Amino acid sequence: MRISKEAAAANKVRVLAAAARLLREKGFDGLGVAEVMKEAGLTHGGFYNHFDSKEDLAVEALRTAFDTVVSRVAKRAAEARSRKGRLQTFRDYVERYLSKKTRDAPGSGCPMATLGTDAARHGEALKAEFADGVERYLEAFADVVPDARGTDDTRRQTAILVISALIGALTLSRTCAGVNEELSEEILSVVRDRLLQDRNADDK
Amino acid sequence: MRISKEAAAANKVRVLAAAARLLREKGFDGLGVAEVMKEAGLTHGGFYNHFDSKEDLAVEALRTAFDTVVSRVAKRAAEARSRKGRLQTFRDYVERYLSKKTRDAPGSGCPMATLGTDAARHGEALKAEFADGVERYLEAFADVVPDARGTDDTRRQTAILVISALIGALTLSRTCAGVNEELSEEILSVVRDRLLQDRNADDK
DNA sequence: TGTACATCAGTGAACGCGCGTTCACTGATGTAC
DNA sequence: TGTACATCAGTGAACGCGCGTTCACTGATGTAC
Repeated sequence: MRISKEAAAANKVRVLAAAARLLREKGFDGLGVAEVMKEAGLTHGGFYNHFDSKEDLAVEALRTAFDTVVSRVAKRAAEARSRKGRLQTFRDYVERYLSKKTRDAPGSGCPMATLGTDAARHGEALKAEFADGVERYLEAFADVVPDARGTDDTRRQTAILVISALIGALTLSRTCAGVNEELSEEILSVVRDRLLQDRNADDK
Repeated sequence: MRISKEAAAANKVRVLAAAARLLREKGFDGLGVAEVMKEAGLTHGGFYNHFDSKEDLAVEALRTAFDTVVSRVAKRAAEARSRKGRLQTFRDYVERYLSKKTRDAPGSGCPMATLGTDAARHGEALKAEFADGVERYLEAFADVVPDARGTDDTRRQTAILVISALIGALTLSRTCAGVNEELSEEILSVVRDRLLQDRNADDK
């Protein structure tokens, strides 16, 4: 039974949403074509009507994941400029990024923290999409970083440093979660406090 | 043909060395039992004489990898106390960790930067081994961190922050390597400079 | 110190499962007249 | 505005490859006497 163009496009959107989540939760190798299709309410046979291969799916899903997250950061940046001010926006962002809630929901979180090591090992296409996402993320995040007196250059540098620390801390915290809960939470709270404390000092 | 106990033990050591490298290069799912055995000069059939399962191999290989790296850090800590002094040791360490050479040799580098997201997704046994490795690494690294006036507590905190930034930066740099070389090197050099600059300030 | 036998590390073939991919088929959609 | 036909998204079964695991077998090692 043929489906209308609109319905087919909507199906693809659902498939990509499911893939973006499952990719982050399970990694590239843990991602299953059949599982993704099932999550989207379809059978696996039709997969190749939408994608050339599993790798193609992963590339598009990665882009989808970055889209979501980068637009989230951009919204924060808008807050920073208007209502809240940079420092408060930054505090909120870091606290949210390094919360237990975020730690326990990798499927909807930062793809750099869930797929970084994966992407480094896979094909050029995936790496290129990832690098593009990193650049987009950096550009958006530089507008959130509280470095008011700095140039654009130093803001970008600060963004790079902070993002590195955020990703590293979240990754470590996740690996320890469940087996060494104390260490897992220590990592979150220490990096959170240090990042905010240092930035405070910078701004005063 | 039966083999002497010593020869068998030596074989296991070779298998683990190969596995520790391949695990870091290819991840848990990319690691192949047959490949590991072949690298160690054996056929795959004998694998189960040494290990209960592939997961068992991964756990032991992860421990091996952490052993190597933690003892490398401990050697640095000894340097810090005697010859070189903390700050210089720390500088050397960070510069080495965030070098292109390290970036391009994941097989012999820090398992936290190569397997963090992998470990978060796999079984309890692997996560437990990983958490144990993180704790050991932290304890060793706290003795390298240049925080002379601090208490043991603040040294540990600094160690956590710095390690998070190192892991995050190396991971991002690796994913961009090859497809966006400029960004890849920018991440390395920015985090390197910022970490060293901040520590300088702390110590002066 | 010898000898006989059990043990077990290593070999290579085979098994079996999961999963990405392919394929024949269906029937509603979209299009040409 | 209808009608006839081609298109193609979706279905479900099947294929085929890779890889973890198992197994029968070998023959040197280690042990019991």
